[in-house]
Amino acid sequence: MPATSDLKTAPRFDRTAAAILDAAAHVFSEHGNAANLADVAAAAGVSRATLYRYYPNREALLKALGAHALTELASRLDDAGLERATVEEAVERLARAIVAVGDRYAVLASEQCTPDEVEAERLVGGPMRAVFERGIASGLIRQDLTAQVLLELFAGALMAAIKLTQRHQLGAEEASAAAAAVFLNGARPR
Amino acid sequence: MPATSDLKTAPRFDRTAAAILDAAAHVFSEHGNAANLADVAAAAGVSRATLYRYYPNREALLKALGAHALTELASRLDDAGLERATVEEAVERLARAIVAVGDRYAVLASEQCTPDEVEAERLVGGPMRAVFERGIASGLIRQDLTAQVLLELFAGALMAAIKLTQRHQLGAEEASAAAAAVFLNGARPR
DNA sequence: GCTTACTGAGACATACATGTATCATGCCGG
DNA sequence: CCGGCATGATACATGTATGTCTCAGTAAGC
Repeated sequence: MPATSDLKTAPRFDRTAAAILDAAAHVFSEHGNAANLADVAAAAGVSRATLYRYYPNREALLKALGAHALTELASRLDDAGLERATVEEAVERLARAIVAVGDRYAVLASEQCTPDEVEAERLVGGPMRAVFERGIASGLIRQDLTAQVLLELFAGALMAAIKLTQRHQLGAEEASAAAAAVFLNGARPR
Repeated sequence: MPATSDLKTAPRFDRTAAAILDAAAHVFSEHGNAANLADVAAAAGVSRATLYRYYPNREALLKALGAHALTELASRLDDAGLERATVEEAVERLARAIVAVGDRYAVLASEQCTPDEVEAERLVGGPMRAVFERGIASGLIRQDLTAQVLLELFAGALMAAIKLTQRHQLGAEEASAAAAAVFLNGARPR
């Protein structure tokens, strides 16, 4: 078996697989989970048959998409150095990272098609919760609400920010800044 | 044609129609837009054929559901007397009303199946925007963000609050209070 | 009791997305 | 230049949801 037949390591494989994933992110974020794979294949510029050669079924595609999004988000969060920043700064970095990624992968959040619940919790939920818990412990964040509830409300604001960027009503930078600012300080003037 | 044949005004019609709408709200909020009408019919305690007699197709059912939700929400907002309350109080009443209704009709918000975009804007968007604009004009709400952006962020927090109630992690009252409190004052302690 | 009309059960046609299989084509490396 | 291999086009089988239709049962009203 020559090396060129090793599809999964050939550079062309990566290119096509990435194109399909990219198209999937685009199409799914537009039509939601109701999008059909024919549209994804068309958007990727490949035939439907080829799509199935790379991802044997819908679930595999969604899983790969989720894994890709999770990897990218985890990488950004890792780079963000959350634990070395102040809580305020960490919240702003969280907002930037999540809006930047979510802009393309919003489907995964709105649906419950998390690739790996445990992995997502470890890579994303953990660091986020850590920031909130640090803020609560230091008295910088209100103590009348649990970290979990605060996290959910923050996530909701971030989802709204992502929607604003998808509708081109705000840039990613402005949207994430707005969400972080309102979440931290509220709607009242400082 | 005797009066009893006038299906659309018979009391039984209303009862069955309401039961179907109620079941639809329940099933759709659980399975999202992917729910099938057979499940809705079963949940309503009627046969699939009967469901189609009342709502000739899926779109009609969704439209009726949206209209019902919109009517209920508009009624609550009307009762809330938003324009006579302070901005803070108005925001809290908005949160209560929307969480109470959205608890059952969250599908409509997450999907884009608004029954009548214009009507929804007039009955809900208008009053909400009015509250934010009043707050901005009176200096009670920050001026660095437009009323539209604030509205979206608030809506995002409310969606998160609705999810919390649906997962029974918080009661409707607590969830709406939390969303309103964080939105008004932010995550920092007062 | 009888008529009327609503209902449930089920068959049925249809549309569509999914997933599989086949075959000819065309490109790329050797 | 040639052989292999990925691709595209296409047909196919399948499952599922939608919407329609018919018919018998049944409950309510006269």
